[in-house]
Amino acid sequence: MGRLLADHLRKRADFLRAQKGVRRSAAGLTLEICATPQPAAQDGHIRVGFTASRKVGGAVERNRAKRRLRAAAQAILTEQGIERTDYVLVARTATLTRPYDELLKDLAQILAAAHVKLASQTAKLAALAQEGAGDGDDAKRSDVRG
RNA sequence: UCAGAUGGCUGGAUGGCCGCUUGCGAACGUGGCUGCGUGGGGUGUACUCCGCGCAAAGCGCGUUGGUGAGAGGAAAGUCCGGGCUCCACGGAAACACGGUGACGGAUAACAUCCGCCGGGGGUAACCCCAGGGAAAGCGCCACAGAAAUUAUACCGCCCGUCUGCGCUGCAUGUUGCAGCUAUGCCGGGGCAAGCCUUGGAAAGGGCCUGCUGCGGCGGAGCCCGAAGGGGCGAAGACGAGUAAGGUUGAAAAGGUGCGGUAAGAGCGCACCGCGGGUCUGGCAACAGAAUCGGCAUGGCAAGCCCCACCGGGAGCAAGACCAAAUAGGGACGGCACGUAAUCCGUUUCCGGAUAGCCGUCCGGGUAGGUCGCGAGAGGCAGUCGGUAACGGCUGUCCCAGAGGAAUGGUCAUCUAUCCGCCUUCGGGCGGGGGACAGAACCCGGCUUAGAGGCCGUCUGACGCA
RNA sequence: UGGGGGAUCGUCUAACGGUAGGACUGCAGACUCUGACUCUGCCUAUCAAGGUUCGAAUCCUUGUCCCCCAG
Repeated sequence: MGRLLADHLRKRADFLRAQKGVRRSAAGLTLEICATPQPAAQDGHIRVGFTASRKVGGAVERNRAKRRLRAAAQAILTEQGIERTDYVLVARTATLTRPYDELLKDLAQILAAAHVKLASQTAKLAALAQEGAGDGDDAKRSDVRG
């Protein structure tokens, strides 16, 4: 499996879409993923975004947190990511102080969990689409939130 | 040596692995622009539109590897001043609003900086000050206090005139009577101080003075005078003088002393303070000197205000260019209609406009993209002018340009330094480990945050020579 | 990033530069057999630091935090 090419997320709408997708968090960071929407999807590409709110600290702390997340994403996501997927890494207060190898472990662990959830969700959606308009209301109610 | 004052510089180092942005030149790819050739259309040259092919010279894009560069003194807060851009505007002035405020200079400009003056603090080095005007006007000065701004109403002091001489009760026409009390006299008591008595001390006794209160007499101004009357004292009323004093207050009308006066007063004098003009020094703010005035002007302008000076407004999300989808606009042509509907021209005739569909073209403009955007009030070195801020000249260098936002992630070693233990006081071992903080158009300042480290200069105290 | 506004008891709000007041809440007491209502009393605050002033919540400067607008 070759390395994937990572593009950066730049639009606020992309971040909001990922926020509504699958979310998993660990001590060092929070991960939000969703499928890349159609016009932007490209084979062999994933898209990655980084977020650090003002809870993390001032500008120095936030930039440093994003740099650590960016280094971790370069190490993990290009190897273990799934193409045509958006990833958003959210910094937490512990992102600054967590040892680097622990941070890598956190990311790999929640990445796997999020992938499982995302796969089941897309499978359900596909099944629903095949079932047709029979009782779509029920399915929507149980599933859309994830 | 200790304690301080002040100015400048710096803001961890090295290496391994993996990354980001960008400049330069190279290779490869692409074929967008350009170039060359060619076909067709508008319209024959020119010009222009659509298409095809070639090339690799230039511009551009992508990949690879090479090489160079890549956060700060505050990049921060956004408190001032400018550049730059757009908008408005004939010039200038005035008004309004906002800002600044000793003086001289520096500067593109400033609320900044330098020098100097004045005031305050400190033994000193040195530090701090929004530091114009309160005799242009308005306003405010709570409480307290006689009085808070025209100073004079009040208390008090002093002079004059007049009334008039304790209180209570009863009667009453003036007035009288009774009682009580103060001052006064006599007697004795208590307390305190002094003297004598004693060789000395204590106790006791005596004398005198003062205070206190008891009993009695006397009894309303007191003194002089035989009397009329005069003088003194105290009270009240009225009139005049006075601003010395009046418990307050943050602040009280020049201060202190002597003289002077009925009492007082800058009423007079000396010193200090204040003010006016003059002279001297200084560009000036201002300082000094003698002189005159006897003193007038309480504070607050970071209250309104007055004076002088400055300011057109908005801000790189400014602004410029390219420009999809969708919706809508305009022009032209065609179809439908041109019978009908609505509106306008008063009405008929007649003329014009609007409403439908299709095609072509045009412009505005959103998403998005590109530019603005890094050679500058630039850095460094030298030299000259200037007390300095700063300026002139010469040489040299090119020194960040991102856009969910690069300038790093991680590991190791060292090091300033901190903590603990040991110590032969030389040091050794173990652990922690860099303060504040991240460019967002640029520049000059200010303010705020902040561990340390280095280099000067100066002051005071102590010690030694 | 730029522009504008604000901060007063636990909460909502007043206060010409002169004792920070009111309402609700809380606590205690009274009333009641008990609770509610009512009455009485108490507690509690000027965002922070400087400056002007005799005196600052108010005026000025600096900082902190919050809100709104442009996008």
